[in-house]
Amino acid sequence: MYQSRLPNFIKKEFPKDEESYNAKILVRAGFVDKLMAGVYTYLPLGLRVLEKITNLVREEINALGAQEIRMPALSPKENWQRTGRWESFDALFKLIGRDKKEYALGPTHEEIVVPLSQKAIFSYKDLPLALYQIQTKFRDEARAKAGLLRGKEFLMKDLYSFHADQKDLDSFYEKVSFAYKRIFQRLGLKALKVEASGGTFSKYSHEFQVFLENGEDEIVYCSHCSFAQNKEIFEENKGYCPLCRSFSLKIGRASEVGNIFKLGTNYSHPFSLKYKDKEGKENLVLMGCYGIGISRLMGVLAEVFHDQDGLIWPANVAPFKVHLLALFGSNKKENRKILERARQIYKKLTALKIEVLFDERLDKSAGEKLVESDLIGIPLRLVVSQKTKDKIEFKERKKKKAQLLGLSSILSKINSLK
RNA sequence: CGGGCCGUAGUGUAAUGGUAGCACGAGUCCUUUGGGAGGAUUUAGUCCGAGUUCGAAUCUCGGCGGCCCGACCA
Repeated sequence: MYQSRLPNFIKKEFPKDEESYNAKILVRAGFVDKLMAGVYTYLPLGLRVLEKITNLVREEINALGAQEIRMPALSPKENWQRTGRWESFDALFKLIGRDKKEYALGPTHEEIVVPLSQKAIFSYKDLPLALYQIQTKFRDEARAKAGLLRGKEFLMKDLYSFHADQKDLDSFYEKVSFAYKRIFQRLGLKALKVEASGGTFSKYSHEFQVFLENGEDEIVYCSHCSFAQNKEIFEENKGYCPLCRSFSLKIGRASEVGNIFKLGTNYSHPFSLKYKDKEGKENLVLMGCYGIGISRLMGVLAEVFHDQDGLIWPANVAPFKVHLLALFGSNKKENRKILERARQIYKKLTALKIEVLFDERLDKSAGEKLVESDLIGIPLRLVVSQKTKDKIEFKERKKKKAQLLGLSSILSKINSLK
C-alpha cells in the first residue's frame, strides 16, 4: 500500500479530550476517530488491525467445529420480553419504529440464537451444535470509558453452544477455554483465567483477564498456584490462598477480554428449546455462551504494546508487516534513484505476499516519516536513502539498533518474524 | 444515574471584564530533506441560549458535549 493513498489522520499532538492511553495513541496515530463518547470509527489502519484480530479469533473458533452465522443487530421486543430482559437488561438500547413497534439493538444474542436454533434442533442427533458470530454490539452504558475498553458500540465474537447433557456441555466448555488461551497467547497477551460471578442467570463463569493499570476489574490471584478470582466474588479469609494455603495472594487491576458461561437451561427454558432423546422423550437443551471483545482487545493491545514513541504491534495483528520508507535528500537525480530502488523492493515484497506500507511521499521530511513510522508501530522498518547506498536499513520497531543488509538477508529476517 | 474537572480555528494552546493572538495543519510559490525543516502569502475559532455590564472567551443561570471518580456492567 502506498502511504500517499492513506488519508492522513495522524496528529502531531495527543487529543486533549482523551485520557486513557489506548484512546490517545489510537486517535493520534490515525487508527480510530471518535464520533461520540464510546463510539469510534475505524480508519484504514485501525480497521486492518481489527480485522487481523477478527480473523485470528475466527480461526480458533472454527477449529472448535463451530459454524459462523450473522444475526441481525435489530430485534423485536417480544424476544426480550420472553426472557424478562426487556426490563432487566439495564443497558439495552431500545427504539421505536414508524409502525410504533418497539425494537432492541442487540447487546448479546441469546434471545435471537435460541429461537433460531429451534428451527434446526429436534433430536439428540442434532446435538451438539455451536453457532457464533462476529458482530457489532450495542450497549447503552451508563458511562463509556477508557477509549476502546468500554464503548456503547463495539465488536464482539459471541459463540453459543447447545448440548444434550451436562457432560457434553462441560467438555465443550473446557475446549473453548483452551481455544481462548490459544487466542490470547497468539496475540502476545498474558490472559489469566479467573473465576467470576455467573451474573443473574448462571452460577458458573470464567473470565479471561489481562493485567492493566486502567482495567476495570480487580483480580485476586495466587502467585504460587492457579487460584484467581474476580474480587467481586472473592471471600475474605486470613490472607492465605484458599487453594494452596500459601500466603501468596496478590491483587491487580485487569481488563476482561473474554468470558465463558454455562447457561444451562436458562435460555432454552423461556423459549422451550427442546430435543427428543433416544426414548423419544423431550428434554430442554443445555447451553453455553462465550464472548470475546474484539474491539476491546485492540484497545488492550495498544495499552500493552507501546513505548514513548508510539505503538508496537505484535506481528500477527499489525496493520502491515513492513514499513518501507524512502528518505530523500537535496539531490533530485539521487532522489529518483532512491525512489526507484525503494519501488523495486516494494514490488518484490508484495509479490511475495508480504504486507508493506510504502512511504514514498515526496513532500514529507525524513524526520516526519521516521516519527510517524514509530507512531504507527509496524513491526519491521526498512529504509532506503542516500545513506544506505546499495543496502537497505533494517530495524525492528521494538529494538533500538538498525542494521544495513542486503535484500536476501532481509527476506529471511521477515520470514523468521512470523 | 450521583460527584468532580473542562469546552477558544482541523489540531494544540494564549488573552486583569476592554482590538480574539500564537504554533502546527491545510492552499499557493520558492528553498529544503536521517528524527515532526525555513521564508512569503492565504485560510479558519470563543459549544448553544439567556442574563449582568457601556463592554463577556472571561462573571451568573440553563442547556448540550467531553474526560475522570463512583454506582452500574446477562
